[in-house]
Amino acid sequence: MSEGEVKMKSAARHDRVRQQHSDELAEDYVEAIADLLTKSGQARVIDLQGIFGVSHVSVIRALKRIEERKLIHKTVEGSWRLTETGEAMAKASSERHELVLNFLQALGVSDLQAQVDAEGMEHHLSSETLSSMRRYLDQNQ
Amino acid sequence: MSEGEVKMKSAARHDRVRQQHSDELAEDYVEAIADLLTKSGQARVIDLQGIFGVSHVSVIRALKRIEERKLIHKTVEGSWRLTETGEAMAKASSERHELVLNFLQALGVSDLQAQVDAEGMEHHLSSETLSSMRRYLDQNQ
DNA sequence: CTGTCGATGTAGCATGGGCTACATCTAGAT
DNA sequence: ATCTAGATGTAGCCCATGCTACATCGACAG
Repeated sequence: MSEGEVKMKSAARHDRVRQQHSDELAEDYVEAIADLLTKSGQARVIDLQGIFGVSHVSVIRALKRIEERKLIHKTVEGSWRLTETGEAMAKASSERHELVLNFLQALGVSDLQAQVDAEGMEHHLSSETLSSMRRYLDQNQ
Repeated sequence: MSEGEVKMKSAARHDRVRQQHSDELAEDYVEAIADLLTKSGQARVIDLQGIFGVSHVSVIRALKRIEERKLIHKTVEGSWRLTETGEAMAKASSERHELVLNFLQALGVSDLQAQVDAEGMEHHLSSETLSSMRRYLDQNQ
């Protein structure tokens, strides 16, 4: 492998890392909205403000951007719902979150820290790594 | 645990996630600079441009911000060096990277994918989770 | 009916990180 | 001596994400 190829590969990897970052917020929001809808039947700006710990302005603008991506839409009553695409993303995110959380716990990480780390990691794992985690859990249960 | 406490904890978690993000770039740069210095004895803008796959302008501005944080400094010849703080960060980052990479490989992830995922994950792992990974490696070597 | 309060929305600003286009500077070739 | 190419730096733009301050709107108390 030439030096040039090493550099290209490296650049491509970092591109991917950056791309992942730009999706994290949307995933966090659809997950939170799905959660709120399950638990309380509504997902308002102020609920999300509480969850993410940012100003309501930041929530509103994030919601607008996510709405443009056809992941969510607003009801006439002012609550937010998921589109089918959004539902799919929320379901995938939540399954992935559960898997990572269970994996970390199985590895011996405390529940609280596993929760924190799962949230940090979950947007950065390939399907291959997720499969390996699943396999580990299967073999150790 | 009251609903209010749940919300506060959740907000605090997300704050932490955001804080981690703002440090990732600095860590990536000090790691890359340390790497370049070891391999070629110099770390110039153009070398970093090749590694990260961004324009030289983005590299220059990132370097300036990182310089303000006293992690790096520029030599008269135009190469970049690490300060002691920067060295420490690079060393810690690189050890953590190795650990995560080895862990993923031990888990059965392919070398290439393990490299990619290690880069994505490494900034989001607590010392507790890193310890668990180390323990797993010790028990399975 | 009106005042107040909670929720939402808008205006405008900062910072980080990306870019292109242009300017400079140095070293090597002619 | 000058021309060119590579490396670096500057000017100025874009977008995402954060914020405060102000405006609106609806519901409920008085």
